[in-house]
Amino acid sequence: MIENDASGAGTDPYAAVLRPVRSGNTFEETVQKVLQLVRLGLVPVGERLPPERELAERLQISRVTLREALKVLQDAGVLEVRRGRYGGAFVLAPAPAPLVSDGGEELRRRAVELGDRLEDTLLFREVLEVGAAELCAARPPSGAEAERLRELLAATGSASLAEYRRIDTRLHLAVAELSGSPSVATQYAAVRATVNELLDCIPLLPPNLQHSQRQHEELVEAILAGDQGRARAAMRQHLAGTAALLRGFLA
Amino acid sequence: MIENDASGAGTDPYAAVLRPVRSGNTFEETVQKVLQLVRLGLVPVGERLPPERELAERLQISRVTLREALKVLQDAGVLEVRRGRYGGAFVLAPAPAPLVSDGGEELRRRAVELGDRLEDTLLFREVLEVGAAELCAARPPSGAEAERLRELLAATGSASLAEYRRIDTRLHLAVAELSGSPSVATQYAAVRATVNELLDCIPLLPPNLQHSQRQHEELVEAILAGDQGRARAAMRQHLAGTAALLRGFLA
DNA sequence: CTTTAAAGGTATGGCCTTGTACCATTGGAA
DNA sequence: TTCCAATGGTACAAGGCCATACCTTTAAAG
Repeated sequence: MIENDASGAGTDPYAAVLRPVRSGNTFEETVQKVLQLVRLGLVPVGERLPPERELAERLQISRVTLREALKVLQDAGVLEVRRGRYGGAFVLAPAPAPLVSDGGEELRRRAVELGDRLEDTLLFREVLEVGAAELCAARPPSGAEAERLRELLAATGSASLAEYRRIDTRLHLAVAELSGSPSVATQYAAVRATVNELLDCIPLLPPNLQHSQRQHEELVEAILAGDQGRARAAMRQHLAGTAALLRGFLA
Repeated sequence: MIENDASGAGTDPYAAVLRPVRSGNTFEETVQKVLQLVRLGLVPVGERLPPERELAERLQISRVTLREALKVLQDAGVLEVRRGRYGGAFVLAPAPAPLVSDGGEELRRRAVELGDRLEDTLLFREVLEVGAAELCAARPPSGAEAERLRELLAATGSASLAEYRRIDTRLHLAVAELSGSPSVATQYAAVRATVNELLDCIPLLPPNLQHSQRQHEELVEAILAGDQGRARAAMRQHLAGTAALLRGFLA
């Protein structure tokens, strides 16, 4: 009979379950959700979010609460809200890109804010993405889905530096969605939003970008060919690059 | 430039992000959390949950709300609450085990309740566990952690039919925790609680159990040896068995 | 220029959740 | 026997969140 712990390395046996039921009040969680739409580039700069009524409905919250969240994002300079028909909440350009070399100052600040969750985030991301790539290759997409992957791949190849991160995110998110598990996609979206927040502090260099693009090609090719092992390997290698980049700036 | 969709297979580009912020009110989520403790066997039959004040604190909810959840579980015959010192909420024995062959009637009922989420659950579980096994092998546990794995392995080997599922769950949860990512562990706990609910409808046969035990040995051995590939393969094969069992009863 | 539809803005009443304080019960310790 | 500390049980007031209804603004369409 296994004792209910309290013995073994003093590990808390309930640690995985007994965490806060909610990570803040509804309002805070809503702010994060909307920020996800922006950070993932699902709503590009200059475009507008879905109407309040629709957003509230899909997030299953009241319009009042949603509006409080939008108000905060408006004050923070993330959104600009216009009234009247054809109005809405428009995504503003992010704060001036960090000067090409602030030595990773901003990055370090945000990483400290994340604290222990940084390593958790990187590991969780790896589990989700490598798993998604493999699942995706297990039932290779065809027809419209395959076409979508190819389109996104082409788009990352021809994207400007400014929009590269956005297109890259959409390619990865597409793979997560094609895994067939909505949970994988949702969790990935959340974790990727966090990663993007960190990546936005790092200058994007053309060499890295080209390297990244070759890995994308290998990944998509492996997935469409239904080669699980290659898909998994390609994704892991791709992620190792990003993780090394982040850890490098933080070291 | 990639269009904001509305074109490609009509896929909703926001699907991964725009899901309900909360999966019900605080009270309902709390019921699920407490049920997790029970279904995962973290609090065995006959034992008691942590005191209300502690539970409320760790779940970050008010004692009032927690008590409402406990009340429901008490009425449902899951818990028995006793007052006074040394009192508390004790876990009662589950409803009489499903008759050895109800032909999977109960299982089918619960599966229908899950609906589309069944496939999602199985896929998500695979991603989490295979990933956890691999991460675990990447930084093989040593000392107390390695000892804990060996203890749990031995325990599954000598467990009675009645307690097998509980010990098995703890072994898998230990691997998820040793992955180094709290998020992986938490998500796995939630998904495994759902899986256990389904598995509890299926009779546990000694042959399956022995087969399972051999896979556990292979898994732990691979992890402790730091062999990522073997750990991944062992876990995937192990899970395939469970998934096949479930799908078989549902077919 | 007027109309109109689609969007944001505002107000009210009710339920859910919380924080805090205190009461009641129980079994062991003194 | 008496006391005590741990645990569940209850009450109340404040704040959060929600559903609903209605008002205001805006720019395209006619």
